[in-house]
Amino acid sequence: MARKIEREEALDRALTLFWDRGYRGTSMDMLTSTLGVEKPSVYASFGSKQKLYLEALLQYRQLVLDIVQGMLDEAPDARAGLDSAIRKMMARGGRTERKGCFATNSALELGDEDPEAQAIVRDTFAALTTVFRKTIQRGQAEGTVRSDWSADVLAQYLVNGIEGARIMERTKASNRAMDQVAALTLSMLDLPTQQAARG
Amino acid sequence: MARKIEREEALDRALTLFWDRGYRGTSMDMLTSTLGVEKPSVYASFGSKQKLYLEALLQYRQLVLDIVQGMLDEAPDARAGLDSAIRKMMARGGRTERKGCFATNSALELGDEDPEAQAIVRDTFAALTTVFRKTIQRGQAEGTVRSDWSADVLAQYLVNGIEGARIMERTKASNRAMDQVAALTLSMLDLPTQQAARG
DNA sequence: GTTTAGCTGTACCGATCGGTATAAATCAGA
DNA sequence: TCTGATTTATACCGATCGGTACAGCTAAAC
Repeated sequence: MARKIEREEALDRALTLFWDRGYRGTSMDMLTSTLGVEKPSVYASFGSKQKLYLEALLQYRQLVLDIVQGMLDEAPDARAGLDSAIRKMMARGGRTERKGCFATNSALELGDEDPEAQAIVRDTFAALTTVFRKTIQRGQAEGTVRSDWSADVLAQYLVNGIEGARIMERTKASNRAMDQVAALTLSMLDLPTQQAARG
Repeated sequence: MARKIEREEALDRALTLFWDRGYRGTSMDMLTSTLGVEKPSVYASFGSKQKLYLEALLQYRQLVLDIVQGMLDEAPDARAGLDSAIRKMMARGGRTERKGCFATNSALELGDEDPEAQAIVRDTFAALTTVFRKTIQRGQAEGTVRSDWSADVLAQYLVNGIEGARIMERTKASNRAMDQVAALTLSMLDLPTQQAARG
């Protein structure tokens, strides 16, 4: 556990475990057997179960932001990037088949009981919203995204839809239905060629 | 604890506690002090902590369906009913200021570990979707809801948006932003007076 | 007043929780 | 090969978990 590479590996495994089973649902015994090291080493490296959890949460934040940013960057234009990013996150749940969104799970399980965790979660959502907002602004400048709603609200709307989809994913909603919901959500970005007045 | 009225009262208080703190976050000691009775009485009335939780989950299911059905019924037409129901659920979180959606919390906390709870959650979402679907079908017949997407998909989309909003509620998203997201979500039902072709 | 049936509350059960003291083992340097 | 320092693993800590045995109290029956 001394070398840094092993620490990274252990952190990644801890993230997977916390992601699947939650904070309270993951015991130190599970962690040690999954990490392949004994408890004293874990405590020497991470300090406590809670600190390990917070580190995993930060790791997740970075992971999600990197993935989304990557999908947005490699698309030919802003709108195509939004399409692929949203479709992937809503219909497939990120890139792996893990359970829901770790930040969401954390927010729901710990609530107000762990202010540090809640701060990281809130920051994760804020950063995600910011990434989308900037891309939406590009799309609005390109003319591929509607401009009659602010990029702020549209970005919040997208994050809202993603988080809802992550919930439905855990309740085993059908994939076909979720694909269509994703398409519907994305169509919200369409230009209002001639839209009825909204109340 | 013998009379039925006391059982109902205790069940309601248990629901509140589980709702706030989750299954694992609620100990039997908390339950007994909140319910005002001692442990043997709780076990005599409900059997176990898990059974009490399942009963609370069923109670919640009934509560939500009654509230939504009520809002839909007392509106002048289908579209107005959908507007008020969605707006209330997305912007205010039901009727009280409790934390998130109990069914969602349950799905995320317990996951696959409690099949019975998961079945109730899935059934709750299915019932909610059905209520919306029927109302959307009425709206489509009335001509107040778009008909180029199936009522099935639109209903699933609404539930998706509601659940997302319940998450954002727990991460302390701003109320103004959530109001606008709700308005945006509702505008999805608008008639496509002249909509651009969707890919 | 005495007895008896039923309920309430206390006190306790084994298991498991997160965390740590301590002993065994490993390995570098000479 | 011997020594000494650091990492490893075992064994244990008090606290708390869900659940229950049992004693003590209440109250109706006679």
